[in-house]
Amino acid sequence: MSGRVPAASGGLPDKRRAISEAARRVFGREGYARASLDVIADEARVAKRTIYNHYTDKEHLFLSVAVEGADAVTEAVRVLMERHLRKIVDLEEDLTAFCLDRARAVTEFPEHFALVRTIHAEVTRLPAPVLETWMAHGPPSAHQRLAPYLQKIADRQLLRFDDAEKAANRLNTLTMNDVLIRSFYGAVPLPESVVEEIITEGVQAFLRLYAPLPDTHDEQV
Amino acid sequence: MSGRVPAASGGLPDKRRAISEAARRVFGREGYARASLDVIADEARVAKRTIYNHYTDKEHLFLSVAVEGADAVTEAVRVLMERHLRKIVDLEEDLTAFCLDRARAVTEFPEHFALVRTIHAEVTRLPAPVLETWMAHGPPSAHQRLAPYLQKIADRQLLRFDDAEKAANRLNTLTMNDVLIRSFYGAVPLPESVVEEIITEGVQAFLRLYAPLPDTHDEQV
DNA sequence: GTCTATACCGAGATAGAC
DNA sequence: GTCTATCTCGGTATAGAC
Repeated sequence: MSGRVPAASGGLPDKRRAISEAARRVFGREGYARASLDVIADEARVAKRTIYNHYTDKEHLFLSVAVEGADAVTEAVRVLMERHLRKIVDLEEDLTAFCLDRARAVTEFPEHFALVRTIHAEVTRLPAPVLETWMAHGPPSAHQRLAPYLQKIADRQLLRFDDAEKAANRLNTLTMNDVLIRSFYGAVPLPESVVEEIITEGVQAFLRLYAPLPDTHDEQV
Repeated sequence: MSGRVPAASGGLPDKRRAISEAARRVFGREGYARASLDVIADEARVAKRTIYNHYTDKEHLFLSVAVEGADAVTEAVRVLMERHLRKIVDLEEDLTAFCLDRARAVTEFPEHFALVRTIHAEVTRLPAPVLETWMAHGPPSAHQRLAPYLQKIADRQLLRFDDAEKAANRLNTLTMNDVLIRSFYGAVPLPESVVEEIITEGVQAFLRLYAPLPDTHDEQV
């Protein structure tokens, strides 16, 4: 049983949000085992009792925060895809801008990626359904959502591939994943210039692999 | 300071090894904060006091085990590189075999990668010099050591690139890193068939990017 | 002198009672 | 919101045994 919302009438969801945000910060900063509910209550400016009022125990609190975080990042990525990949004017430029924004999130939202690292650390101890939920809501699903955009681009002959999902995974691999691994998922932030280099060169490699005309002027469409 | 070897008399420090191995298992299984010295002592079949005889405290024990593990994996990778990349007979075959062996290590040495995940979880809390030590001894250094092999292959006109280190990173990105990320660093092992698919296709992509003559009449920039 | 075994201390944690 | 019961952990101390 998950945390219950206190009351539909006058119950303030403010407290719940405060707890959720504080929990995300503390879990990300300290890791699961080290994080104490006292500190979370303190940072949320809430009595510890109130936490137990909304979440049954520490584990439920963590899992709830984890799924919320996954949803948030998935939504953020969706917005980025809409902004950069819906209308393509210059494929290389648009892909680069998209991947760059996506990669910059690693350094711009350190508390979120700290939570992601904490989740990774707990993956083997997570209940199976929760893990599946996280994988369905989190980064892996964000990866999948890229495929339709690439497919549309391919429909306009700007890219060529057999399998849109594999192409999407390739793009992620060549850009985002490289940033993630080299920065230890944001734990050791990379200089902006390095991120730019990784992304631009990654996109170039992606286009060499998947652009219909590898080299010269792309005058089609 | 670090743990000291008990006696120089020549007797094998079996106790120390037992502690080290048990610590690696427990730290990998439980994470740093959850791992208790009582359990480590128990699994090592050693009195808890003996641990403090070899290592000053929990933190030193963890760091020592981490560096040992990093060295072990670096050495294992070095052996793989010597086996597969010293003499090239068929570039695609040899690269594929190398990357496959490398990737299989993820599923074949689960306890080691569990420790790697624990290290990742602690990265932000690690003292800077220790982090640098781990990066110098661990996977990042293994990546770097790939570059000279690729350079030799390029010297024989089997590959073409400007920067051997970047090419090495590309190969890692297209193969190993993909496996690592999708398996959560081994926490959720991938089926062997999936690993094979990732590796073979990754190597193919690498060769499309860096082989002087792809397969057909194609001229590169 | 090292290892074993056990008991012990203080700090800090969860969870719940008041 | 405070207060407390109970637990676990890191680390130490104190025994004796090889």
